[in-house]
Amino acid sequence: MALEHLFQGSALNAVDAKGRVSVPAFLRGVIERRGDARTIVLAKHDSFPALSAYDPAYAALMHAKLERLLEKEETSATAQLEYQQRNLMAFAASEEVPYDSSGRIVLPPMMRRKGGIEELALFLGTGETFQIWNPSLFLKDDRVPEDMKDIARYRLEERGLGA
Amino acid sequence: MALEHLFQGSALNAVDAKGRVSVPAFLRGVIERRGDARTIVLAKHDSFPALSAYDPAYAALMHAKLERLLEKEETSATAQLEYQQRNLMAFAASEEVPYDSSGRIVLPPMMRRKGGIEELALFLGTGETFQIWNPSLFLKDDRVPEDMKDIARYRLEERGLGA
DNA sequence: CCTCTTCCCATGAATTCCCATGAAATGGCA
DNA sequence: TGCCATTTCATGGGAATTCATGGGAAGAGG
Repeated sequence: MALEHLFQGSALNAVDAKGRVSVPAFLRGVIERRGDARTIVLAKHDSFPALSAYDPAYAALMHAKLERLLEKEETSATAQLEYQQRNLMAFAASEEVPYDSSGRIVLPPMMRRKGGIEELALFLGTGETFQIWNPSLFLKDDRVPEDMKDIARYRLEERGLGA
Repeated sequence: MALEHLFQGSALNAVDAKGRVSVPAFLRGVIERRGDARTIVLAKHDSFPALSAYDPAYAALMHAKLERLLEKEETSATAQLEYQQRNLMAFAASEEVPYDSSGRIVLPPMMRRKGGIEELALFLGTGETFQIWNPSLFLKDDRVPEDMKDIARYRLEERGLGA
């Protein structure tokens, strides 16, 4: 898996009363260079109380990869089961949402709940995918390195929302 | 990892009111020989109060290396977490910035803060990557060899900014 | 007929692009 | 080997564009 275009950088955007959020332009750029969709796929993150997001082209790639693993004969029964579940999660438990001409998506209510997202959305590039966090949950999570929290704090300050 | 083109040399450039800095031409040359991007990736340096910079191709290489590591390792919970953390640091804590036709980048405010960079930026080639320092911090740092500081002093004098 | 959603327009701030300049470096040519 | 002509660089300033965000109108569904 060597994707040419990787998601990186961070941004903190507002979620308005209608549940709309701007997807940062630098992330949209990657999405549009990877494929030509103006769409993102949202899913609950495996291990964090946040959302995982990526472009449809990446979703297709992941699907193909899982398929290949399933077809391998050496794959053990338990591994098979795990792949099945992953596949189920990746597709059934995800939603594809388009962004409009100004780059905004409407956060589907279920995703908003699963990601614990309120009035602010913290976008974090992680290479192949990116994450969307409620900044408060991010700052609370023990597993998040302190240096990363600094970034979140910086983004909050930038908006005049003191740490 | 044997990159053909290495970053070397030093330069001291001004940061203007808009946060713009010229990336020295000799560094841009290396970037463009390594790939064809006109873009650099900035990150806080691991151990110094400075920025670390490189080209997107190098970033992709690093990413691929991490991926390979993960696939070898057991997918234990701790290994997974470590992977997540590294990915966050490597991508969310970095920013990719393009340089314009005159070779300038805009230092993102967050990076400027993290690198402690004010009105002057000291560029130092270090082979696979290069560093960007606030020259005063560079001269203050105990870990920097005296010979290196001489280079910084020379660059400052060159500009009539006596040490 | 009412509600929820999608589309469209408005706006201020931030960012990018373009042009201009002088200094320095390079190259050519005598 | 010395001098002049070009080109490349770093840098400034202003104009034009993009971005994030708010609000309202139009449309779909119950």
